[in-house]
Amino acid sequence: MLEQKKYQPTENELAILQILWEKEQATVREVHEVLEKHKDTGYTTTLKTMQIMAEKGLLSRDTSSRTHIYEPAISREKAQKQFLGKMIDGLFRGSAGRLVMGALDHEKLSREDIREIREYLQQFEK
Amino acid sequence: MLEQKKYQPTENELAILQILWEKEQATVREVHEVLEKHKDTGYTTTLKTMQIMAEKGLLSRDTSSRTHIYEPAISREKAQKQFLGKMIDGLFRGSAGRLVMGALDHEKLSREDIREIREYLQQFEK
DNA sequence: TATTTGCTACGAATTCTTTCGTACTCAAAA
DNA sequence: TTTTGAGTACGAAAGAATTCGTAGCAAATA
Repeated sequence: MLEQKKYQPTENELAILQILWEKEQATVREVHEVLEKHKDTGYTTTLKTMQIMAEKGLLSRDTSSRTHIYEPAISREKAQKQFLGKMIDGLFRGSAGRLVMGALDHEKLSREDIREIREYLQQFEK
Repeated sequence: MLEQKKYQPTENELAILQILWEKEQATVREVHEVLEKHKDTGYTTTLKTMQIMAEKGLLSRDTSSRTHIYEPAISREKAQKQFLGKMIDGLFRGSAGRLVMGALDHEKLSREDIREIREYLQQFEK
């Protein structure tokens, strides 16, 4: 079973993955159009980045037609898990609980979130 | 009020901050000794990295004696907050709740953690 | 005093990411 | 058929992070 080198997406790459997770699949042009709303960057920059991401195995692409179609090669869930693991190890001294509580304190947590979380916690009740 | 350029610590820098948060303060030698247990790296590499971190404002140092003493210039809490914010924006589509639930699913979450979290949640009860 | 030891400083090489100019190709429009 | 438009490929430059060799300095030791 071929184990492939694990590449952590960089900040920029994450932004691109973001868009592709949303759209499921897209052309460079489509990705770029979303991207440039927030960031002043050239088309070929986006293109090159996506090509490199494909090399790294972060994206896969269909090159059968002239306009290549890209899609994410790693799931959002997997990326989330990687980042969570890294944060837990690195920043929260190995305690996922501390991370959760840190997140609970986070300003961006709404009342609605809290309700959902409490509900979600039910499933861990013995 | 002087606002200072915000530097996100890199992976390596985080490892060093890690050690300094733990020890409160330390010399390069001390940091390096911890570091090299997990990573094969030279002393001057650690030194240089810490010097650069001091330039960036991630560490502060006392150079009054021959052996410089370093300490973190940003709190663990602040670093945590930055990373959480970034993850929430970037990976969890703006929902802190989703992050929490992602973390709840995380393998590294113990039964003990769950209990603590539930307790912690109390404080958000209306 | 002379030597060794343990620091810091500095510069250069390397690697990774990001950026973009330019060339090339194909297909549709003129 | 010729031109133009929309793609991809590629190479190179610029930046940032990482690494380490070497020099220089001061203090402890022989």
